[in-house]
Amino acid sequence: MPRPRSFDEDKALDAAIACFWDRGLEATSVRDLAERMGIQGPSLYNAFGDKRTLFARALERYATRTMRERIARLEHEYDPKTAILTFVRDAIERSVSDPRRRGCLLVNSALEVAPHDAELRVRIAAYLDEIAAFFRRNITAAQKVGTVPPAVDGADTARLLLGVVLGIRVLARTNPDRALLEGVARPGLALLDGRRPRTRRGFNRAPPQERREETP
Amino acid sequence: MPRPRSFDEDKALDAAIACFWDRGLEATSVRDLAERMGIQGPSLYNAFGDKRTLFARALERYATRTMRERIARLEHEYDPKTAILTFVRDAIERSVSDPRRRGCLLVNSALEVAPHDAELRVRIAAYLDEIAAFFRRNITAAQKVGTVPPAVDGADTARLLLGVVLGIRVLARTNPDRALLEGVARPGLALLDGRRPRTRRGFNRAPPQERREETP
DNA sequence: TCTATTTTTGATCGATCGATAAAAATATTG
DNA sequence: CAATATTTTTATCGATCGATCAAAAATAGA
Repeated sequence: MPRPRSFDEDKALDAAIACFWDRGLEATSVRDLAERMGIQGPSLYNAFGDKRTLFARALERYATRTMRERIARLEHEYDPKTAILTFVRDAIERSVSDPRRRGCLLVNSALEVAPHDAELRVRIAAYLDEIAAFFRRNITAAQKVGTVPPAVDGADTARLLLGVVLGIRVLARTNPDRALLEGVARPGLALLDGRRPRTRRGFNRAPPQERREETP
Repeated sequence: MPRPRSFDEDKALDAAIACFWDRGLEATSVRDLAERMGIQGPSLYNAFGDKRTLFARALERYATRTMRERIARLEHEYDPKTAILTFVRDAIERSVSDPRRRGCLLVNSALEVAPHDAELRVRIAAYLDEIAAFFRRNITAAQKVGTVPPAVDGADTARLLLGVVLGIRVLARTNPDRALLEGVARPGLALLDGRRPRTRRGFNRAPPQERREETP
């Protein structure tokens, strides 16, 4: 008997993601959101609660679409070591190819909202931990198939790679220069070879992967 | 003939730093600032221009007091390699010992204001570059005195260490867990030994250094 | 077609935002 | 003391903030 929704909830969430990705939580007004979502203010509140709840929903959707689905795709398409390399190179490609310097919404949120919102902080920490777990899991798998030496410390190297990706995403918003970002990544990725990373080898481009502009 | 200032400009700037460090640029109101600076709103505008200009002044003071003076102190007190190690360990100590999770104002600002403010972005990028230059300079110096193997790529390792510190500062606001932060740093610092970083050695605490609570 | 239920619309709430005008206060200089 | 220059104070500006209310509109089942 009820009147049905006149808008698509997922598309509205994607519009909200675009807003929050561009300007963060505080700097995005409910009016900005409503306009880009193609609805009126009260419809937003009716469908999503308040601004913070909408933000949490948008963040969750972003995590699934941008991080989890990509991780699943990498682990399906590539061997473990290549999956790690491609993930990091992808972060670089996304960073240098975005003239708006949006960086990563998860990292942006880690800095803007995590310290002042206990519930969101736990969720954001869990998102970042999924990235670390991806590294950890694939290092172990790569050691099993022999592409990463068994002497490499999996736990610490996974943490280092998380730090490298976070650092790249900070620079993505400040100084997204390819030479800089590849310089950050190269010694970290060289750890997976177990060599002493002395000679500076070429930084192989990631294989071309479909890129969308607006969707995370 | 003019009536003199009734407040100390540096102390007012320190109060402004405390505000911006806690909540960022957007979330800090002029009324918050005026109250913590011990002045009235119009006095703030009279002395510092507008909020953004005050922010730029606060950021510059923070950079000098928190980064440049520390770098100078480290390079004066320690040998080059120890200076690097202590800088990174310091970032960890500051991160795990701050229950308010303030992180680093430069990194926070890199994410909040850099993408939307060209002038501040250039300044923030320059601040971060000073950190990279510190790493670069001391790697070279350490290689000269033989504490870092000559085979280590100085340019890339400096960039990696910048990325590691930035990553640590992101986690400082989200999940400042000592084991995690030390895990991020350990393989990065091990690169300075030129060894294959396999065995997980103990993470030596930084020597106790005076800590101030409110002042950067 | 009528009724029940929900969504959408248009208007607006009090609070707070950054910033300022005008006047009072305080110092130095002549 | 009087003139001048600056700061501080008090009050407030218009704009925008997140959020809400009442009423109209729309759709399903009875």
